[in-house]
Amino acid sequence: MLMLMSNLRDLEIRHLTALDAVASEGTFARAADKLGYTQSAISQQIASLEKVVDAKVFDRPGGPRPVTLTPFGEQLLVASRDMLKRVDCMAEDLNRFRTGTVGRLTIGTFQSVSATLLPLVLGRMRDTHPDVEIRVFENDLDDQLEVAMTRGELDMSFVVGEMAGRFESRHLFDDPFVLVARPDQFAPGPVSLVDISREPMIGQHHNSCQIMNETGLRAHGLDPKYVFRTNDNVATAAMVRAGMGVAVMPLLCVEPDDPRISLHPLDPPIPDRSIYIAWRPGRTLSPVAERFLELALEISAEFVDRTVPVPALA
Amino acid sequence: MLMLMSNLRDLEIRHLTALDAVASEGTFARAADKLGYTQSAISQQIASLEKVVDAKVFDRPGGPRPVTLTPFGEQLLVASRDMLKRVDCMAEDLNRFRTGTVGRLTIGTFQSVSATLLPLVLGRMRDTHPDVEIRVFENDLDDQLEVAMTRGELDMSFVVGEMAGRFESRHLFDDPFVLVARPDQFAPGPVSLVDISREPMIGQHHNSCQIMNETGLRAHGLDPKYVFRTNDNVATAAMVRAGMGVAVMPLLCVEPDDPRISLHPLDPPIPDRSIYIAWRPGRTLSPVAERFLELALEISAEFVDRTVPVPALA
DNA sequence: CATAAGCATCAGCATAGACGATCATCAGTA
DNA sequence: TACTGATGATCGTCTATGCTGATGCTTATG
Repeated sequence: MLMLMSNLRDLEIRHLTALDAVASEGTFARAADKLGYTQSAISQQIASLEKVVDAKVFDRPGGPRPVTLTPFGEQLLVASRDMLKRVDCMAEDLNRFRTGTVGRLTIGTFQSVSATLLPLVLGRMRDTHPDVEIRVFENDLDDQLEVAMTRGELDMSFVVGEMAGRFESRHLFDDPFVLVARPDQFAPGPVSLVDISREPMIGQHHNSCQIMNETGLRAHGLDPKYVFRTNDNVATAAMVRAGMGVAVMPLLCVEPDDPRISLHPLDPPIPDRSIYIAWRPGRTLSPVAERFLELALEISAEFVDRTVPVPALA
Repeated sequence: MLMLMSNLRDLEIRHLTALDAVASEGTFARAADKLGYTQSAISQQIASLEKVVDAKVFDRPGGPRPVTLTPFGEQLLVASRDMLKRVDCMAEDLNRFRTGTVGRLTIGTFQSVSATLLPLVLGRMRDTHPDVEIRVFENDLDDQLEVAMTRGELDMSFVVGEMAGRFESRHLFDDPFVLVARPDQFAPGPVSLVDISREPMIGQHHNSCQIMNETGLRAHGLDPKYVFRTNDNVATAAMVRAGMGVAVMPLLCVEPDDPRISLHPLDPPIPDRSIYIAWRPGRTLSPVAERFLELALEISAEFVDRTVPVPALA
């Protein structure tokens, strides 16, 4: 009984196809024609099938009469046709997956990307791949994204910085730090870091962005005074408008068209925040992920063109 | 797209088994061990699989690190495991069919067998093969049974006579014709055909049994007078009891223990009615049919032992 | 830097499987 | 009765497939 089960593992799709063809066509020769074999080959295939299942499948009446299925053969035939249908069905499913028509994708992201680039990419994905299920995990403590990726919980993630070695990544765009101030506070154009460090400042809590930021200022020997910290970009802008201080923020995090604040390049500039998209090294991406990557690159390009020439920065 | 589907027809169970094993074991070598192949063989099998599906299935990180499935590979794996499960399931189903545990059987029969032998066989079948679905087609116009068999509507059928050539058959038992009369009508023991033909007779309508019967009598130059015809055996017996006449009937058609009638052998006897079970020639029987045949033979033997020594015939 | 664990590849060999030709069977037909 | 034609089985041949065993390449680890 167990032996018979493992015997069936020796079965090949080819056998089932032959069985189906012979049953449909009524004779070995016509089945052979249909499948592009010779009669001899079909005869051998059926013989081999009968050996695998250890039972006669066709009654051969001899003479010019066509073969007929034995009762066992009939059972086998219905099972075989079912199997063949499933194989085709599986082929279709795999094809839909291969072409990216269907699939699942889990993307890691953080606030400023979630608010700017990501919606554009997701929108474009939804247009062209409506049946793909995309899940987004936002986490602003950015080593969390790396951990999740390493655990295989994320297919890809937006990250800040190059992830040297530990991940494979593609550069998307650079996000410059700008000074956010009240419109009348400084003359349009660059503001020196020295002038900035004299103002009370609004910062973020300890995250990678804030670290870059403070590190950049301290690299010039300056010691900024933070009077308030929030990770909420809208709150930060509101604080600035209320005159509580100025803020150094990534350009992406600022509402660009708000007339109640003005944006200034830093003089000298501190290093841009580089935005990458990353994934586990050496892993082939799913077709959907490939598509997502393409779109992210494409839209990032458009995106940079659109956001960089902000009036205040010209 | 269509090309890919037909490509998948080249897939073999072996490939799926290998995929499953490698995915479970994590390395090609362990999978090879598990399946009794060499590492080289598994490597080639997976390569062949990747060629058939036209996609990379595993990421090979190189070095001593184990391989991991690509997203496509994961898809393929779940589909494959499903397929393997279905193959095993199919093997089980076929096995149940092969052993006669399950199956369907359609049997042709006619009145006297339906009333006597058949219930015993069906009862025994139900005891040992409770999950077999048996359907019975009774038809007393017996060429109808042959027609139905030829059309494949019946797996086997009880028949009268040997069916020379047109069917394959096994002899079950012989059913002698007996005279049915009132208890006081004749002395116990054989009654001569001449005496019988002087009595008014109750016969059947034109069917094979009646034909044998009349032919047997006429073969001795006698010309029976039928005063009433019915195919209902109970009605026939009632007519005899009512004194309307005598009847010549197959022993099987008579209620054996009815004290209100008496049974007499014929002198000389007319040829017994031979009961066979028949099926289409050259067709292998289903396991269930084989079993039914066995039982019918077995029970026929017991059956003859029990019915032949009827008191009146001793 | 050496080692070990991983997979790929190559050569060699056995065999499964396809082909082409031929044989055996048997219904239908002359 | 013999012939014909359709059918599947079988046999010899050859190719392609698939497995083994040995070797080579890659990379983490000590």
